[in-house]
Amino acid sequence: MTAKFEQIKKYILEKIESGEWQENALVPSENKLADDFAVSRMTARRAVEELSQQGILNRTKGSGTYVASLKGQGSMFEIKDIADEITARGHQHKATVIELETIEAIAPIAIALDVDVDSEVFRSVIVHFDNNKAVQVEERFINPKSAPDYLSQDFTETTPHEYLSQVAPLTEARHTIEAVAPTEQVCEWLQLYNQEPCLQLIRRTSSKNDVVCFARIIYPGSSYRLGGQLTFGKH
Amino acid sequence: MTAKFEQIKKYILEKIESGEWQENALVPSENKLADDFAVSRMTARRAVEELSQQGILNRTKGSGTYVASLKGQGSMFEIKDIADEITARGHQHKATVIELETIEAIAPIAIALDVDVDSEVFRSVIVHFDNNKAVQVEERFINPKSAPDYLSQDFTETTPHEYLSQVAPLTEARHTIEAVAPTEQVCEWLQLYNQEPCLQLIRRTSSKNDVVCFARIIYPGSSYRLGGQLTFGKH
DNA sequence: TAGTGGTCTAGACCACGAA
DNA sequence: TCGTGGTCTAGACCACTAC
Repeated sequence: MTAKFEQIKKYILEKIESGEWQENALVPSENKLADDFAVSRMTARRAVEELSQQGILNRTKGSGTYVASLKGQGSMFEIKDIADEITARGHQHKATVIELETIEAIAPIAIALDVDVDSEVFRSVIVHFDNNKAVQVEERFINPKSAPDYLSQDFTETTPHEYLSQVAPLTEARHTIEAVAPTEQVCEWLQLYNQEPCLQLIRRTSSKNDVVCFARIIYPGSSYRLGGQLTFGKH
Repeated sequence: MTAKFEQIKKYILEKIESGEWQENALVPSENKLADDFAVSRMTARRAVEELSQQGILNRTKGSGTYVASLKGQGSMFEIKDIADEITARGHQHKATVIELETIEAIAPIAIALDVDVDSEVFRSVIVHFDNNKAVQVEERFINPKSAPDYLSQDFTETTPHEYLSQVAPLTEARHTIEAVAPTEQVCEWLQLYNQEPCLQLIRRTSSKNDVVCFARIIYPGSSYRLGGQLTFGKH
């Protein structure tokens, strides 16, 4: 039994993903949604409000609620699934698996994953496409202890993020972001013909006390932005 | 007249900032807060819920609400002062003011600042040095309404961030991060001799309902990283 | 003026945690 | 068992927008 406001959120997201509600489309008012779903206005409101705070909808007092423009804006706070992000934009997602193997951890990988040097860890390299345009390459090193069946997954159907969320619910991540020049290999993976700058995101995720994954995620600078809304902490 | 739930949020944040409520401290229950502030439980709940979604509080059903660990509010969330960051590393900070002027807002600037096109806004360009190495150039466009005395500040002594925090306490920011190739002007400002990729951060900050500042902040990719710790949302 | 979102109330039932 | 957070209701008043 999912909550009613979750059902309404799902309904709205499906409309957006299917393309039925395009960018700037008018979303039904709170009262309309409350009627349609036979819930109180407060419940309908919660669904719309949460999507608004996630940046998926824009609301204007006195006017209405509209579908926000989602062009290439990845969320910085919530770790979203790349496939979800692309389909939420109404685009088609495709993934190709470049590597999926077992390797012996060299020192920096072993340290990052908190395992012994030369012990076996899993490695995957996957390229993600948005409407057949390469928008991300992710190289992951996986702690086998946390995800023993990693190698037998079909990552053209399920993203690593989705799979890992199931087997090892993620609780924490450390990130660094920097601008880098793409290596030759990255150019090949992302089908870059000019050496445009890329955004490199290093992510180390933990579940409880175990390090699950150490990932290097590269976006071509021209086609991708990370964005989000932050509120200020104290000082 | 600020909303009641905002007052409760402010109360809780002050308790945490002052150190009265440390990490893992138990926050009053929704019912207690509702009583204390003479509001309904739904209103008290909203305050606690929003802080929880910002990662400042953790909630456990049946148990209570607790102050989250503050380490997580890494530099990507909390907008830190560049001078503080550099001195915290034990290095010496220096700033040079390249531009400090009044300009007429062209359309994109006017829209970003929510002012009329061709109205006067302030502009500053400042380069920050870490031990005499240029590590950041920040170009800011300021809404004069929010910071009328901006032009008379000495930004070699005080950073714009520090000044703006005083005159217009920041409440919210929208960011995008992308990798870009530096323009010729940026190369000159940052003393870059090769065209290394740069991290460009676009930041739009608001105080209450006014847009205060629209900033473009550029870091040379080789010398700077943005980092932070994130916790995962649901999905 | 009619409709919208923003805020708020005073109740309610439930599942869960701790004692 | 009692208090907690999670969800939900059926109203209400206001400020704002669009017509």
